[in-house]
Amino acid sequence: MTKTTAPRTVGEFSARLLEISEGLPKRLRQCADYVGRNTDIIAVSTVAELSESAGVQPSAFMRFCSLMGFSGFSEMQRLFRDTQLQRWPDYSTRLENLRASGEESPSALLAEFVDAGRVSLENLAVTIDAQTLETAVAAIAKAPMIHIMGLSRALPVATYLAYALEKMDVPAMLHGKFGNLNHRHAILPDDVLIIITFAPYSQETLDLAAFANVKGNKIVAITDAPSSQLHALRVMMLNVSEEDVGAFRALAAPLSLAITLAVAVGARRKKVKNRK
Amino acid sequence: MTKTTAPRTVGEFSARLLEISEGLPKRLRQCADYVGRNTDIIAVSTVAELSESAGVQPSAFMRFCSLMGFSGFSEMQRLFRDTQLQRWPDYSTRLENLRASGEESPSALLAEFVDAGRVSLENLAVTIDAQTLETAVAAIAKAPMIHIMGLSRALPVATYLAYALEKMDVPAMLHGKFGNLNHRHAILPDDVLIIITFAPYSQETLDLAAFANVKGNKIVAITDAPSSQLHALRVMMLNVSEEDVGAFRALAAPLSLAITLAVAVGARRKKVKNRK
DNA sequence: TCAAATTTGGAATATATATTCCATCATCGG
DNA sequence: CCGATGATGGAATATATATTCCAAATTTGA
Repeated sequence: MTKTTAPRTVGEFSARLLEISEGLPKRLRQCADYVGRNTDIIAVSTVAELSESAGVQPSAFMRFCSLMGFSGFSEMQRLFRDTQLQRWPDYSTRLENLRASGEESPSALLAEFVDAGRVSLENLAVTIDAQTLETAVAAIAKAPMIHIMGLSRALPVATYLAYALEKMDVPAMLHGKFGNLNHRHAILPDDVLIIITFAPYSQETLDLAAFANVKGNKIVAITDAPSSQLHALRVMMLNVSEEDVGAFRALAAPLSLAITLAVAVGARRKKVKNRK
Repeated sequence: MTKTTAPRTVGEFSARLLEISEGLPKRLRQCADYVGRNTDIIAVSTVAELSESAGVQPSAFMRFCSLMGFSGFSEMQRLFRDTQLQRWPDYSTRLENLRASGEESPSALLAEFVDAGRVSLENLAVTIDAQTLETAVAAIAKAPMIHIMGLSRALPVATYLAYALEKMDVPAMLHGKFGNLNHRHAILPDDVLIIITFAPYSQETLDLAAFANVKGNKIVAITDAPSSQLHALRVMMLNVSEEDVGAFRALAAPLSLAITLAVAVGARRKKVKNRK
């Protein structure tokens, strides 16, 4: 019945799913769609549960499993169970141990930050809008010069952005408030400004954004919440919600977003340059 | 048979596990130990598998489930399956979608960085040595002044460390190479130096470490690999391996370690101060 | 529109898995 | 050392779950 060999990894699974997705009858397509969108729950669900969620009969779901190349649902489920076992060899265990080593110990703290960081990254992946990201990258890639500003908690993000862009030969300038100097007039007509600011927003950063806004420059903002002050300006907002541990945050999410921005811009510039 | 009500959350589960762990007979204790160390695999395993891994008979495992307050294994498993379903609403799914949107798209890149960050954090939790961390925190907490240095890719970590310590009223000084000035002579006898450096190591940072080493100051290093140059000095090494995406890294792990260090030091100082 | 082919639903069946039970073994107090 | 109490192993049983099958419904092609 099954000519093709069963997928051995989650990657192969996705590939095969895509491969058979063309021209599937109604119920089978429902299965494919649902499974494609919920690969992670297969490991812990029964045929009855999955088929109900997908809106089909158990038998239809079984047919889908065969189509995917498996001998049945159990074989398919085993794939996901096994990968889950491998993926989590003893991480959460270890985390528990770190946590258990006393409320006040550095290890327990580290466990909290690691966990908060992981949750933040997951949230980032789920909440980011691909379209906005694409628009921001396109705008930044076209700019002759990129201006960056971020203070206090946002400073690490700003410096990393500046560093990464520099590494990729993209003209970038980090603004700060060193010695009460400011370089706002270095912002020329087609330049783009990237601001990074988290609540409580630093006035200097907002001021620079307002200035650039008046001059007509495009602005990209990496923030933790839709701020009313920024909404007034025409900024492209990239939102990142970072989990906190007490009053502190580990910046994993905003930094990942920043490096993504930098690398995407760098890659796009290189491509344009090569074409000329 | 079961007097106590069954745990409704993983937290309650751990609590109850701890509660009954006292004075358990051999096989039951094996179950408790194994389950405590491997909570994550319960959701995707069978009684037979678990009992074999724990080195007991299935029936013994069933008795353990009753002891925990459940009607049986199935009820216990349901707890873990359900929490897994909640925890992963559609994160990995979403990640797949981001990835699928074209190899070169910013979304795909973001997915890579998010994933790399998550793996890095997990590695950090697994590899960090609690003892070394504790020693480092203790040393730093005692210092009258904390000196920090990290350049290029490590700069964001250094700035965040400086920011966090400042926020907690801990005296800290960020060293750099601005205007060819250096403040190495600001390092007084009992001060501690924290250096952050990743391969390829920046000479300036290593130089400062060597200088402090000669003067007899304690040194804590956050690095990505045991460097031979640092080993020559008497430094407390905190190792973080960061996954890379192409040539870039997202810094999630080193930043988490840094903020942990800062908060732990801050908390300890406050406690000492209050005691006086 | 009609017949052939395909898809679908639901019940019947097979299989895997959890759960119970009891005879045997170990431990503890006298 | 012996009896009583509790723990253990393994087989027997119950239950949940996967899987198959076929009649009914739907779609397809002429």
